[in-house]
Amino acid sequence: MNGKIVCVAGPTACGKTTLGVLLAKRYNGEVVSADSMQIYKGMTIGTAAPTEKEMDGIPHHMVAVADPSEHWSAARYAETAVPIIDGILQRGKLPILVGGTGLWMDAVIRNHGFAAGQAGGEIRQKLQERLKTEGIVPLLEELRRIDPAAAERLHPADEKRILRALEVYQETGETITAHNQATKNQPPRYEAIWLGLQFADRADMKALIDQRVDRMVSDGLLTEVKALLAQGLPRDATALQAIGCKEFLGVLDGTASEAEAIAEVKLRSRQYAKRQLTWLRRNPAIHWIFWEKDRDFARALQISTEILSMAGVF
RNA sequence: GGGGGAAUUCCAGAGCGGUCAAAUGGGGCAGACUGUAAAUCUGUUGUCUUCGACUUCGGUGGUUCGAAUCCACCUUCCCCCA
Repeated sequence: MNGKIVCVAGPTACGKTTLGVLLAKRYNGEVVSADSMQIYKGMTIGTAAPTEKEMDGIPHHMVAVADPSEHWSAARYAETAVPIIDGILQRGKLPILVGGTGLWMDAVIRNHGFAAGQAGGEIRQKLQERLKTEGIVPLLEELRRIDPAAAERLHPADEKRILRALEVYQETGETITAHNQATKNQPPRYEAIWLGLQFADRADMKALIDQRVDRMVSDGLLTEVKALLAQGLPRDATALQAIGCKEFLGVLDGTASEAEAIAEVKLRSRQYAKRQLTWLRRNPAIHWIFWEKDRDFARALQISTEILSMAGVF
């Protein structure tokens, strides 16, 4: 535990970016983004990444720093973000971790650490091959032999995690259950003060998401997606999985109309927001700030200030 | 004006006399989540306090031991011929 850090969490379109900047100004801070898609370059519109204007002079890290052809995992993110956060602390400033990707935030704060092995790795590819030819059953049986606890815990349909569990064992000789156990009680890396933004009424969140998607489109989402493709990105690039991107790919292919794509983006965004909420809700450390009809940032800043001063941040 | 078809639980859409509160998909809601996490996976979804009970399949009335399923009429929608 080597320093205080403020975390601003919440579902998409709830105003994390704005509050993050307000806090940074108020507390002499710098923003570190924890967003699995805003990290890529050339996706400003589709990911609603902070613009130059929105940043308002506040340094932002980990936004638009990666080439869209790269693949960034939670582990890689943490490896990169931690030194940056430490640097901010060393300069005597307040790091403000702002992001929509809960796992990435936790990876930084909780210091869990990930076991070796990764998507695209040799072992993983072999396992993927086996899944294709043998099906999941023998793989699950194999896992049951080496790590019965994991086999029990994982749903048979959860192929991704079954493969990963096998991978961790083959890669490290240690079961993923043992690894998780060992990392679970590790002390957190920072003393985090968690702020969560959320709408009191889901309907208001939906309305704002819809509005934001419409704005993305009028701001040129289609052009942005075209530009990404023009770079010769592989169709399975992680960056292209971004909501907004993948639906508009269909428009370019001619398999969907623009109206259909827009409706789809709105729907997927809404569902995404719900998953974010599910992830966040189990974090008891979060101080939730609820929006009524409109987002009242003056009030949110006021509440945040009270929470932070109680936590010893001045 | 004539002929034909359809109306099913939030939506789409199966069901075509009992095993139907009604397949399946979507959506909603809830959950999981330790190197793809804007990803992936799971549960649940008529009402009631459970076994169970009760009200549902456009409306009304019939046939039948028994109907979402058969009949009659009505209403609405769609298609074809005028």
